[in-house]
Amino acid sequence: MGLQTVTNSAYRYQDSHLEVDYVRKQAALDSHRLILTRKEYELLALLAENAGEIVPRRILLERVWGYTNEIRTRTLDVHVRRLRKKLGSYSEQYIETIFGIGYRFQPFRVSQRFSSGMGASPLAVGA
Amino acid sequence: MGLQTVTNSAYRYQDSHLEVDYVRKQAALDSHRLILTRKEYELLALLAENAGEIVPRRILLERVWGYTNEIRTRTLDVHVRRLRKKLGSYSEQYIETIFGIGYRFQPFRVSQRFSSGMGASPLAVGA
DNA sequence: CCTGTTTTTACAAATTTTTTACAATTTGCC
DNA sequence: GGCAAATTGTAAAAAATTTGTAAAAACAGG
Repeated sequence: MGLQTVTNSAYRYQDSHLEVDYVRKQAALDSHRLILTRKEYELLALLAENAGEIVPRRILLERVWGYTNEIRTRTLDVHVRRLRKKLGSYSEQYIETIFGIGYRFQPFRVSQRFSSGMGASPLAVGA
Repeated sequence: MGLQTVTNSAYRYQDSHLEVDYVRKQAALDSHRLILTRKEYELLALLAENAGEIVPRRILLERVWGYTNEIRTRTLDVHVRRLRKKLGSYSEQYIETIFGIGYRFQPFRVSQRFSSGMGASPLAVGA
């Protein structure tokens, strides 16, 4: 059924609070420009491009840092922390930790109780 | 550029209540996401991939835990228990104990017949 | 050099996994 | 059926792993 092409033709991510402009490489929170460092922006952009999807640590380390091999470093966590800080009160909503795997960016207001992209066919509502 | 998110029916198990996405490594019960730890997911995935088939303990311990030799451990049972708990009221239906051999995952509401030999491919119920 | 950014360090906290120690169940055999 | 041996179920504790955090050190570009 649903083979879906990822939104790499999109020039930006946008929801009711956050906007990420992949062309200008800028982000804005509630219409205010977010001052992000380069790495912070790249991290946010990669996560937002894959909104709703888990992005494994090794992918993040590969794409943002260029670390090919598994390197023991805490720099990803540190950057996630600073990014969350700049996302303020929405941070917990936006950047989810998937223990043992990586992180997942969730668009605002999407309930986590329901899978945001799993089922091609909605089946069996309730038991 | 996004991550690969092709979703084929070959890459998932699905019945009227449970869905296991082998690509995203996620599962959902009645359309809401199951929060599984890595080992719990791997165990469920391996069982579901062999739906209707008995999977011996030693195979589970080998494939999920990497235990090659026969090791005396209760960790498999503990994981099965936690997985059953998360499957809620369907757990007894889904994960069957085959005494002295292993476990068998059964698709929902499929009456217990002798599956003819090689039916290792996951079959969706209904539709 | 400055200055802002990034990485490392060194723990703390959180989460998952395994072990332990029994309880309960199943099976084979008489 | 009744018993013993083997197997599985379970709760709780211990161990291992992973992530969070603050602060300092290293780095890079003007």
